[in-house]
Amino acid sequence: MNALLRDANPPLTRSVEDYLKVIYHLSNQGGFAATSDIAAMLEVAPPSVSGMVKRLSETGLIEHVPYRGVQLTAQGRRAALKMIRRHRILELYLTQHLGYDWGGVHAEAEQLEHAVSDELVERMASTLGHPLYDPHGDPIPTAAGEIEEAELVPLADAAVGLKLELRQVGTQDSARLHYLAEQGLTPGVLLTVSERQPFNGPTTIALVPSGDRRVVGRELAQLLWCREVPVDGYGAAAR
Amino acid sequence: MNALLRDANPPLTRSVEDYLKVIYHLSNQGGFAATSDIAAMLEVAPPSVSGMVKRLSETGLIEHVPYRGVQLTAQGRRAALKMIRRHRILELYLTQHLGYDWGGVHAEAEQLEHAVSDELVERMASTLGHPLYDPHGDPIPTAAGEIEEAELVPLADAAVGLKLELRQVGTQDSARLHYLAEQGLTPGVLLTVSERQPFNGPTTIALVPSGDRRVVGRELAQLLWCREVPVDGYGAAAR
DNA sequence: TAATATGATTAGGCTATACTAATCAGATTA
DNA sequence: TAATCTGATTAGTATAGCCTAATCATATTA
Repeated sequence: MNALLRDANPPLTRSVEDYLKVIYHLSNQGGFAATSDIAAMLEVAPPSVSGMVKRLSETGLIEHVPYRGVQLTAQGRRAALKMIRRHRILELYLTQHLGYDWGGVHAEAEQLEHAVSDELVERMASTLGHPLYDPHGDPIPTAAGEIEEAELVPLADAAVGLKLELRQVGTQDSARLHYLAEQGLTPGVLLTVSERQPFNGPTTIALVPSGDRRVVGRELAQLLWCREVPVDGYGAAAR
Repeated sequence: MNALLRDANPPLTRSVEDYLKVIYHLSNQGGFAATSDIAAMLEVAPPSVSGMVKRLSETGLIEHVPYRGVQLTAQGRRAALKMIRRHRILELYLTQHLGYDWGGVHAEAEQLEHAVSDELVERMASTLGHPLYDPHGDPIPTAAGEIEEAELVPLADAAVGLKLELRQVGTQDSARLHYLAEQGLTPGVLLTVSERQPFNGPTTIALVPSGDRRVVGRELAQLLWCREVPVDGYGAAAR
């Protein structure tokens, strides 16, 4: 097979796609992703990252400042968001149509996202009614590569008395996810912070509208990302 | 990562799985699969096959007789049938639940079969009601690795007057599959051969029970594998 | 400012998969 | 039987990942 006859813009490999995704997550607020953090997230040795970083910057997917870290280029960001879209649509499809649960779906989607075609992703999206959020409440990027940038606070930092909507759960850990689901703490739930203990102590919340109480330790409270809900909206009577 | 801590029975790579599948298909009747045929099916150069053959026989998945060809061992056959099961369940799921058509589904399944977990395959199988045949009429191996060995004849060789059920269509070519679907020639259809021209000429068939005629050229007639249907069964009145 | 600690990179290898060019074995034909 | 043809194998390379050990750059601390 003549190299000149092959695709001029070859598909990214599995591994490249994984690197781009973690760089996206690590450099989210316009910062740099550090080599060692990338290595830790992917569970590879730091020199493997240096090697891949060289390849990725040669192909224009990332910008590398030695000893500083890396950032995605526009092209790299597009590729990363494409994978994130695939991942989140897969998670939702598997939970809604194939009986997967909240906790178990991540690993399966992680494998599949590298194998599904664009056509299949869009068929799943349309079967799902073009959803905006995945089962963890994370926003699903559009096919064009846009993503909702929500203003969220961790429950651990939210002011007492505010009406909040739980929007995202910042972990893929199956045990934590199961526990949260048992407690009724899933994306979409409305709540208020009724009390917080000092010295990084637990947060006590009241679910809305039921008024049920939950006490959430510091660690979990930092994983629960919430959006402030305007008070004159729904549910004001229930307080 | 210490090599001793890794999985003692690592998953087969994509490529190994593909080799096993084509060896299965090429050596179907207990024969040997030739190096050059494997190379042609996988679109790789013959030396690549020689190299892979060495690795596969070292790991006990195939038996190699130099300058003769290769055969699967029991272990290799199990691995091949596992991939075939995945492929066929995927094809059926994609056609029945995601709107894929007969012709377009093969390539997608080919990619996915390497990424899906056993759990996902079994969830799809159970959503489908544990089907026995894929959309082309090919039998789906069981999870335990058994496969129906049907006694089929190509339409091109079937005797005139016999009542037949079209069971399998021996191609993945999208144009041919679409044409056959238009002609109503899909697995499950009942028919009889009403006439055959000599010198490798076309076969004329009558569909049962409608009686509609179709004229099928030699090439297609060799792809249409049929099962003889006992005459005193269903549909006898319709003749 | 000098010494040290931390984190990043280079050097040098390993494996799986592919390739081309060269050689070898077996089958066919003269 | 000898010559030839076909198809299979070996030899030698390439690439994309990964690794460990050694070195280098930056930041921190004395």
